[in-house]
Amino acid sequence: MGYSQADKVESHDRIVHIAATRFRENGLNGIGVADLMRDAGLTHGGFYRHFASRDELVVEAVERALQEGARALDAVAGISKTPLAAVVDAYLGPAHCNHLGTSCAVTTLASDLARGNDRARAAYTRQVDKYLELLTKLLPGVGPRSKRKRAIAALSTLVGALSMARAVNNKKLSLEILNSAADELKAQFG
Amino acid sequence: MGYSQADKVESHDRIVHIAATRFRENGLNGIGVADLMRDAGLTHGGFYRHFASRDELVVEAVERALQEGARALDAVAGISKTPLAAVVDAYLGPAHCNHLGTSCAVTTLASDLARGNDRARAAYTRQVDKYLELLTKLLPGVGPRSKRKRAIAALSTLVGALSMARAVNNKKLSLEILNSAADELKAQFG
DNA sequence: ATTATCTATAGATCTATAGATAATGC
DNA sequence: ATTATCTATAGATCTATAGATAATGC
Repeated sequence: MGYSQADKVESHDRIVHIAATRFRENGLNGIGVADLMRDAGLTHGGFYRHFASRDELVVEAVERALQEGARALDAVAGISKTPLAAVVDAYLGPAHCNHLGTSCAVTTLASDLARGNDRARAAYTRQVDKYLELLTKLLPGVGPRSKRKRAIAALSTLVGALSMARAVNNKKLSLEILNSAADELKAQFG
Repeated sequence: MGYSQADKVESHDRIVHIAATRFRENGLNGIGVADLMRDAGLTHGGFYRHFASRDELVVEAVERALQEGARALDAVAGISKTPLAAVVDAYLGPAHCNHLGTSCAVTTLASDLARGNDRARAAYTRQVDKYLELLTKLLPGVGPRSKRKRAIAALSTLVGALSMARAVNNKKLSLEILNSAADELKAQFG
């Protein structure tokens, strides 16, 4: 175990990555500093040499979580000949529904951020804007304003369907929500 | 201050009502037993004569919160000649967006319940089913299966738009999300 | 000499319980 | 006598800090 400044950068990065995962799994208040540090292979006492406070980590981890989700979705859109359908199927697929830790934070952290600190919410806002730009490009429509409206409605449908599919206590209904929302979106815009 | 059994029923009810409000405002883990009891005008020591554990209160309060939201939405649909538009406008109106404490728990508590206990999730599931029945009645469509799919997509749009509008840190974007989603839904089904 | 990390702990907060108090209800 | 509520506190957990330890880097 080393103690160099290079190691510190790596440790910092590892803490943020773990936090980005665990915050999505357990919620922003669902895991403490000590458990996060243990997951990162460190002890909790070292935490405050990396972050001024727990809230500072929240900001960095939310930014990281949002970036990871965006990169995944860009990749899905990039490799497909029918990018809109690919995005819809990926977003509403059972893998994305069940793997909270790597999932899109626009859905997974929405209600935590509605009650969260301003800097984390600002990162969320930037990410929503990016998704709307991506969807506006992909969607058919008669003009830019109509396309933007459709992009907002489509993103809302994705986020809402995933939220409910996860909260519902009935696997059949959960799948029905995911599949019905996906079918409707693809029928509207396919 | 009385100590009768009638008072106990009233106290129990008041605790559940306060919890249903505060859980929506602060999240299921965002307020403790002592603060809830203080809000109900009691001291925290008496809590465990009403509930076996904090989780028991969570179950009752989630049920209450879901019921309150459903009753409000039924009322909105009942008094309007264009019930679908009325439901959409109420759900995506700024009042509903800003008043977390009295808002629809299908959106407000979704991510808490995805990580929550089974009984609370079962109550959530029943409420989603009720909303889908209501929307299926209100929506146009060629057959029952098509109507059900549209109902799921429409409810998803409502839930997702409200989630994002609350999490976003930009009032203008927040209103744009609410209004665009409402316009699209009404255009599709008006 | 500096510093990344660790050990230990202070202080706050949270759930839950024990025992006292002050009403109700037979 | 029973019980709804209150006072007080135990025990767990969480954020944050103080000081020690063991590396790096000039």
